[in-house]
Amino acid sequence: MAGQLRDNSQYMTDVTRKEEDTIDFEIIELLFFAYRDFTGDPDAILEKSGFGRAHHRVVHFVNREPGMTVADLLDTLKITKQSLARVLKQLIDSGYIRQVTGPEDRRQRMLYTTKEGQALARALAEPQSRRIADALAKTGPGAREIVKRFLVNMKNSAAD
Amino acid sequence: MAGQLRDNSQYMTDVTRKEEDTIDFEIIELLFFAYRDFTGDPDAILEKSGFGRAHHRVVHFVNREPGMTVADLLDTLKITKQSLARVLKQLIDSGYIRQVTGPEDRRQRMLYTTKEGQALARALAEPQSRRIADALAKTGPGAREIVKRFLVNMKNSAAD
DNA sequence: AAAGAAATGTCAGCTTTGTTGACACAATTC
DNA sequence: GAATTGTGTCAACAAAGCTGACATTTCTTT
Repeated sequence: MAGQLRDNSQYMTDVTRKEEDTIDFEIIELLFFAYRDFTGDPDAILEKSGFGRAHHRVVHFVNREPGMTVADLLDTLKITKQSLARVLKQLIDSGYIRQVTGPEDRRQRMLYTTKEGQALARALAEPQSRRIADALAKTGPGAREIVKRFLVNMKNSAAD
Repeated sequence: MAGQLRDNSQYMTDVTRKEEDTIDFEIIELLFFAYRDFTGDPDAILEKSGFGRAHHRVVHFVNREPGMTVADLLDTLKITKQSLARVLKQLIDSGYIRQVTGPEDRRQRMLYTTKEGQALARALAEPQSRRIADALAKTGPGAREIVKRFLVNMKNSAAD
């Protein structure tokens, strides 16, 4: 029962019972547990390479959108450039990401994964992808489309 | 287009295309964006009370399972007791959570939210719950059951 | 051409939230 | 009585976020 919640209905006060009617605690918690375990998947690999979850996100998105600029990345991750600079520099120095001066706008730095970066991104994504595939298979046919639409609806719309 | 990804198919190398076949990058990213924006909802309230997301999680789970012990909470959150001690102490000192010596095992500390704690937990959960309800409504009838099963399947099973 | 704005990099310092290791104390169990 | 368990606490450290300030290069606007 580690990491789960017990049935606690016998403890419920009237206030709690009323909240239960209007607030979707169940999905809120399931999201927490699902995401916690989902992000835990790549930890073993990250530890070996000496990187953290911040590095994971950077390698992932640069690998997914080759040629994206620093500004693009900041916008995707929603962190400050000082925060990004730290992990990005480490990834460049370690040879997982390289920068190319923008061909039109020479102020920009287009980001690309190296061969090593691609391998790392793939290795990190693999256990997560397997977890998703297993979960979708267990949930039943048609689950992927529903889940995908739900997740799209959960995130903020384009005009952030 | 802030925080989103462009169509980058024209940049794809053969390696990337092969990965696309076997790795579910799409759901991986949607989970990231959905969870990022979902956890951003309570930020305004947290800033006002001077608490962080760690406090949020503690108040939430204690409110959901009144009488849970410190060990239960550690098991749920999967953090160390030293890390928990910091935020728990602040929540107790601020009057949002109170401790009661265990009736059977007097070493245990049963945790309860105060009236203020319940109000805080509810206020924090409200925008998240609204986001979920809206997303489910847009996704269509029957979405809740599918999403719920998917999330249950995504988390690690009971024997962590 | 000069002035301004934009994209990026960097320095310095701070905060939150996680970690390890060590130790203390009271209460329970063997 | 000894060992174990549940909890608290001290100290130090690490990851990853933040703000503010300032420099450089390059583009855009006037």
